[in-house]
Amino acid sequence: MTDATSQSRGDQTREALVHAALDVFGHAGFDAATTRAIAAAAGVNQALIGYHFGGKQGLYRGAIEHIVQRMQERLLPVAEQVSAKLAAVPRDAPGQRALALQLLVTIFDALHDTIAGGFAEGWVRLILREQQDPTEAFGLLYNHMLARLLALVTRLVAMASGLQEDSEACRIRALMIFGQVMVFHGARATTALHLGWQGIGPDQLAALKTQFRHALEAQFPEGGVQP
Amino acid sequence: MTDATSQSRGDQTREALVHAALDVFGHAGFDAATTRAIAAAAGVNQALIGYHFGGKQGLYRGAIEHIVQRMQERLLPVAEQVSAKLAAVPRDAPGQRALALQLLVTIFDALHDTIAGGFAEGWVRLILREQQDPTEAFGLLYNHMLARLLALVTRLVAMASGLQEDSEACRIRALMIFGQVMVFHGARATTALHLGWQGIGPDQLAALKTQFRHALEAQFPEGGVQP
DNA sequence: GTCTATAGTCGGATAGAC
DNA sequence: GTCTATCCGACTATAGAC
Repeated sequence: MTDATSQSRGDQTREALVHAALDVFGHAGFDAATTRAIAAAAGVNQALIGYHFGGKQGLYRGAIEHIVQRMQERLLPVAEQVSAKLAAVPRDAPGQRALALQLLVTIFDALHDTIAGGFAEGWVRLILREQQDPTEAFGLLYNHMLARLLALVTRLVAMASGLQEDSEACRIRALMIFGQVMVFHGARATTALHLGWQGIGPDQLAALKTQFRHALEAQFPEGGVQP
Repeated sequence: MTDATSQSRGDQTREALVHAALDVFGHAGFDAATTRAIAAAAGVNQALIGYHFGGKQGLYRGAIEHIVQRMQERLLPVAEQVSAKLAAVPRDAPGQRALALQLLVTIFDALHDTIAGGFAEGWVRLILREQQDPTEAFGLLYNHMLARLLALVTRLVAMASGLQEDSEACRIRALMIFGQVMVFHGARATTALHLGWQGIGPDQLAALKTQFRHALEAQFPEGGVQP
């Protein structure tokens, strides 16, 4: 009963609440979500939110922390693997551009999989909401995930394009690449209607990855880009 | 008092409510927004929302209709101008690709200006929310604005890339281009932090347009793209 | 058309028994 | 740790005077 895999009753309650919270907060937003609905979805008593998380706000923070943890588990290993390959290649070596493009594809394929891969789609909704009106929880998201990914992508864009890594142009191009991936999750309804998709399953994901790779490779031609 | 430019007291009230609603709904979302806050922002009595719009839901619909109207005023003339130029050029004429790229830049510059140009930024927030959880108001938005723009952009992408206009690949590429523009407005907080911007003013807009043009031109190389 | 006042509802938090 | 019961505040909608 006290080994690492088993959970006390309280742990089970906390976990059920966090999962339900991701779903309900993601669909309804912070204010529209009700603690009653979350408790019902989790199958626990409403008063337990106060006991375990201090209140609605605390539960929200718990949900964001859960997202950050799960994203880190999936994306940080990829990011570190990419960083390692980068470190192994000397500056100005031939084939820099091809390597950078390949590593960018690696990162964004992982991002695609993380977002679309079977997890509560509430994640994307929550993150999008934080983008519009950041709460204190956004700091967690940005510092632990987004800033790291963006720094890595910006560095790869610099390698692929010949732009200065710390230039505004290079940073803008890095964000544009994120936009090419995230648009399908952020503009969910428009994507569904324009492509006639019901959702993003394995086939759809494969099509997005293919087109992304083509667009990416074309975007940074051999000779470097204009500043 | 009854000529076209002057407004009755009731018209003034409706207009003030719609403007305030765009702001408040955009910032807080439908549920979190309160009719009290909207009425206060509009400087009118809360009970007048019921009188003029039937209730909170009716006011929301009025706000969406206002967005559609204003976007149409700004974007439809550009879209028609682009369509006219397209109609004037014979199929398979030389220089198709260059023309398509130029027209794409025209459209997206107009989109950038419309979004960033001095209007209530509540627009983008409202549209993003509708993307995640479409209400009946999304039909208005999609049919009157998004579908038209997407159809035009998809056609131009086909011209620039050599892809079949009705192919899935072509439609995906069209959405990706939207993503390259919209990411700066949708991922507002991340944009601000990664670029060190406080907001998107004229200088920032110019930088975005420049980088977008470069990325767009590179994305569709002379020889056509892979399917 | 506009106002005040309020009815009716619902949500977050919490006290207190178990 | 969990449950029931409840308090209190805030919200939308509306009745009715002007």
